Amino acid sequence: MAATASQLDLTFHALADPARRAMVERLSLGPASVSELAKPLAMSLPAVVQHLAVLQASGLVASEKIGRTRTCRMEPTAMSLAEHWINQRRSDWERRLDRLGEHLKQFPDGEPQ
Amino acid sequence: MAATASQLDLTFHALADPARRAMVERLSLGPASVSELAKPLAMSLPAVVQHLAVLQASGLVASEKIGRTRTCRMEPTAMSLAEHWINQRRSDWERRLDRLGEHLKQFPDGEPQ
DNA sequence: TTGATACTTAATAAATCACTTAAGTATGAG
DNA sequence: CTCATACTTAAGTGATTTATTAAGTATCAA
Repeated sequence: MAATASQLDLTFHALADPARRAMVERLSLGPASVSELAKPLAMSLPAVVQHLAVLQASGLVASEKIGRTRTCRMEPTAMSLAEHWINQRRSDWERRLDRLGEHLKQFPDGEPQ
Repeated sequence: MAATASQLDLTFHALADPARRAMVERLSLGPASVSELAKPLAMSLPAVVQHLAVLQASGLVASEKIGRTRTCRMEPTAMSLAEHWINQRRSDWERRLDRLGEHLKQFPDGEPQ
């Protein structure tokens, strides 16, 4: 439906799959080849490559091929964007609770009206 | 494929859609009815209800029906879980950069070997 | 040159997703 | 009782996703 999915769409979608999260967890510890990423996963190599494509499309991961080995690494900016969106929601949520608390302090015997 | 999707699967999947994020943004400011959530969205009410079901399945949102109105509210725990997962990745990432920095300080004229 | 390694591409197939329309039910107001 | 409101349920459709197998290419090692 969407002509172009937003960065947040792509990032949250990428993180919604356990295999892709496992890949991100591994890459957060340092770069790895495609086969290294594939080894702990119970799926074919082409499936892993497709997951990698999703991660790269989201900007979470970048890769570079040297010789016959493709080395993948985290690209932390995309994750920061998702983190920031969540933080904003938490900020809204907490600001509301603060206002609610202030309001209730004015009426210690229950809600007015 | 998965018999049961994990909490993180459900949460990140829920956040991967712009309509659902819009609903979460609205609910982070305070509770709202289904129609209030639907009003800014360019889709039918049943579509909104389906999105709401995804949000509830993930635990991000809860709702309660009083009279003919269903009131929805944020349930911040699920989002904290996602936030925590991201923070752990960032922590791994930064720990690795620190180690890398310490290592390089020992060899100011470039990588050994 | 021969063979193994490390991907890469393509062509499916099954399942899920994000909608839709066309109904329905329950509640509240007059 | 009647009507509008506020959902709710069901059924169906087209697009996307996630996997598969069967091929291919490029590099490196001997």
